[in-house]
Amino acid sequence: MDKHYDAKAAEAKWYPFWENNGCFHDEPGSGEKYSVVIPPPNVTGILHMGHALNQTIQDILVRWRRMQGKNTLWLPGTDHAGIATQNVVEKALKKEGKRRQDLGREAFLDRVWEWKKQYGGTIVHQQRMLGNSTDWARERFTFDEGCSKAVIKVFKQLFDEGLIYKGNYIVNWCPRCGTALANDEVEHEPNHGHFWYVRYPVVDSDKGVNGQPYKDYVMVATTRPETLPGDTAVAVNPKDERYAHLLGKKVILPLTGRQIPVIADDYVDREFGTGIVKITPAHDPNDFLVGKRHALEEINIMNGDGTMNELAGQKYVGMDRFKCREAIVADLEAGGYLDHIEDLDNQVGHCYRCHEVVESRLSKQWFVKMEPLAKPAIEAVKSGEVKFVPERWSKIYFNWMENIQDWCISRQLWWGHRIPAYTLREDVGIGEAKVKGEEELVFVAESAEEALEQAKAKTGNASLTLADLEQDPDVLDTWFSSWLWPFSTLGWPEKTKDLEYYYPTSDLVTAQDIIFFWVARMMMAGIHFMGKPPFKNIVIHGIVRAADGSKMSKSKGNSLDPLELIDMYSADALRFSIALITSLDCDTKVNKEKFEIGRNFTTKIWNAARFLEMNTPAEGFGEISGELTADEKHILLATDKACKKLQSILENYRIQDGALAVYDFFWTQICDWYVEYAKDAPNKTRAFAILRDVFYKALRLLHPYMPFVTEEVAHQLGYLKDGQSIMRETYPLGYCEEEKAKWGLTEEIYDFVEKKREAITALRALRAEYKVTPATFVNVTIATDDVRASGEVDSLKKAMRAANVEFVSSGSDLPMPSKMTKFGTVYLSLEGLVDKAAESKRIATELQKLAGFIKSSEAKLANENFVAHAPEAVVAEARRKLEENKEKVAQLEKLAKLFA
RNA sequence: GGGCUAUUAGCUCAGUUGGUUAGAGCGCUUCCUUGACAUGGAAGAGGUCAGUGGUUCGAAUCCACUAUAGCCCACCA
Repeated sequence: MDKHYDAKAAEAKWYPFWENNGCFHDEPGSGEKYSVVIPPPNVTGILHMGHALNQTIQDILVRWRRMQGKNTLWLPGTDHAGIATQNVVEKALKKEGKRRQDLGREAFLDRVWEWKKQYGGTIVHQQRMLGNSTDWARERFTFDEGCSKAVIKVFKQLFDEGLIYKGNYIVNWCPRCGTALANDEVEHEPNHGHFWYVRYPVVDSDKGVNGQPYKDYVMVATTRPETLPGDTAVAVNPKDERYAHLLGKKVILPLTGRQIPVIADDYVDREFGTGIVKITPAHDPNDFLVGKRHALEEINIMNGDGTMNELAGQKYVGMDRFKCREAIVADLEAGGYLDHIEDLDNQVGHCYRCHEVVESRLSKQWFVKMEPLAKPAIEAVKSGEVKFVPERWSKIYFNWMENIQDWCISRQLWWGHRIPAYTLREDVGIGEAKVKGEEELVFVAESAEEALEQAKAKTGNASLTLADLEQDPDVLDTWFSSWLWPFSTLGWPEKTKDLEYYYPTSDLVTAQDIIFFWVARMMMAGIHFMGKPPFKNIVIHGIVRAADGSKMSKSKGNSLDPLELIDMYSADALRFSIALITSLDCDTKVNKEKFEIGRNFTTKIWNAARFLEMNTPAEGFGEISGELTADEKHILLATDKACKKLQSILENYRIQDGALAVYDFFWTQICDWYVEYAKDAPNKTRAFAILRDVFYKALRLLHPYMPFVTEEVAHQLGYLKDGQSIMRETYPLGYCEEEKAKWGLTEEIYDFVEKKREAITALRALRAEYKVTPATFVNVTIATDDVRASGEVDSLKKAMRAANVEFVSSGSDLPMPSKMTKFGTVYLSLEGLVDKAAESKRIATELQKLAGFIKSSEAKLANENFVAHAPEAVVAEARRKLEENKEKVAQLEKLAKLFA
């Protein structure tokens, strides 16, 4: 083996090997299955730390289950990401000086597909760098043919069930993207704004003054004066006596001269502002609802691009909304309507994609009725059929689901699944065929032909042709395809073998930030269309944050690039480190240095492997035979324990604990203790034969965390032949009862060796305390009655660097520095010089500390309740401890005299 | 305003149903390179577990309140 591990070479070698040899692939079988669908990253995306965490967790689970022998499928794919992708292509077009409108819909979509072909594979390649064992043969795209078919079918079914409707609604509108946004696509951010106090004259023709039909004003405060031309009322709280006299009167809308009513509505907060609100139904969601209640006119004064239209008044037409705000404020001031301006901190919504300030806008949109879908999805979690890991996320889920609102699914984009709804062209003239009470004839169908048949039937006009139909120009929200991901990717609506075998999937692993966007909606879709929730467990992990706890973002320059970390430290290092430092329960703060843990561990594994190789005879090892030493038994037991521990840890998704356990097992148990023992073992060949066995178990335990180095080492050490892969080896379960009996592996032996190590550590500490150089061989005496101790003289001498190790009975009391251990009291014979004063002082401190312990244990044991209620073992332990401490005190006091 | 979570060593975090003198990694201190590995080894210092009160024989752990921080949802015109 080379002196240094070449991670890059191993990664370049093994990933293609796995992929080309079908190591990631799975087909429906007859046994137990484990299936996971990846949260599809945006096709425009590049790999970030969030993906690295998310996918490392999944790959650990997937590789582990696969090694358990389950039929394991991890299905990869990407999301077409409507707005994001369209934006990217539009940006590219802009460089050519073109807009998408210049190309037209068809040509623009061709451009997007072209872009996807060229650049859409980026993240998919990057995922390979991580070592993801996804079944690439099954890679899917939310906008591929199969997924699109599923989307259309779902739309039609929901429409037929009355769960999809079209409505004139106030929606969040991004003027830059030119599309509606769902509520959760709007990010509210604090804003330092202003509160403009505006006087609206009260119409009071009887009492007019100076020839004007009014004599006083009402004071209205607004943060968005540009919407003023769209006002159709002012409202006060019905219980507000201050303004009771105004009810039923009208006020004059400044700058327009329009008269609008004063109405009463509970929505108005008496305490806020002036207690009088201008109502602009077309430009504010609350005002919209007020308008509905009072049958107010809805005046839309803004264009889709955020400029004002003619309804805003001639003067403002074509003006940008913020320019218009300034203009209107100036005009109000000039007209004497502006009373004063106050600073106001409020929240303003921004587009989650482009960060533009979002407008509320009245428009025709498609909606899904969510409540009927949510109910069974709530039940599935309440009943325990689907579990959140950690469990607490179910509370968040319930909170959202129980207050669910209808989902606006139409987007005014071109890139996405076009809404399968058709209307008759205006010039066709529905004429007498127009069905009573319907504003608009809409035909929802899986194809234009089907829609045509519907149109013919409904209108009775058999001569209609496809040319008479117009498809809704809007596309569907990207999540409308993502929510079908767990079954659309398995072939739905066809009844495929894959669907039957792999659905429902086993685990879904995702970050907390898309529980609503995605997880909850998948639950609803899975139950509604498949009759079963789409997964058994929802594993939620935190978000990767920068070292200071802030969110990573490119603009802040505080983000880490996983690819850079892979380049610097290796993929295994990235994976292991992130697994080790991430707890499922909270967000993870990372900095570059943390990834050294994984890099160092990789080096340690490599070097240990090299050492094993050096000590492997050319002819190999035979059977492990003869009476094993205590240390040999110990490592076998430690291995057994590690295997069992990993098993239960991974069953419970405790990825971090698993990393810690395997790290400790490998580093502490194997390298620090057992390898040190093996170097000087009485039967070196056997000691290394055991190491060889243990080492391979360790490699397999590690494999899900560090796939590359474990594969490389397994081959280097000859555990596997060419063409084989550790991926397909079994995950070790530990040693069977037969082996344990054969080798004499008992808990007593394990504990005995643990105690022996305690004695060794104690002696080393004594050496350090008394500044005994490593080159000095010391004389050690151990006071113990353990009959097994004498068998350990040689190993103790080596570990303690002792010229002699003697045993005396446990009652003995020697005038030498000592430490108490469970093995016995360890005495170090001091032949060299010792700083008596310093030693005396140290002893005094130690005595003080012990006195405290003794006091508290005596108090505890004197407590009748403790003795009566605590388990026997606990009481016995307390007694033992007390005795031990008392003994220590006696020792120290003796020693103190020695140094006095 | 509604909900959720956190607060343990200088830093980042473990601590599984309450039970020995609360742990790990990094950092720090001392010592150690012909040794598989200095990306290493040995030893060590460092914590009244945010605060107050309660339950209990016993609390980092359970309960209540307070403080601080963070997240999510809804929002003030």
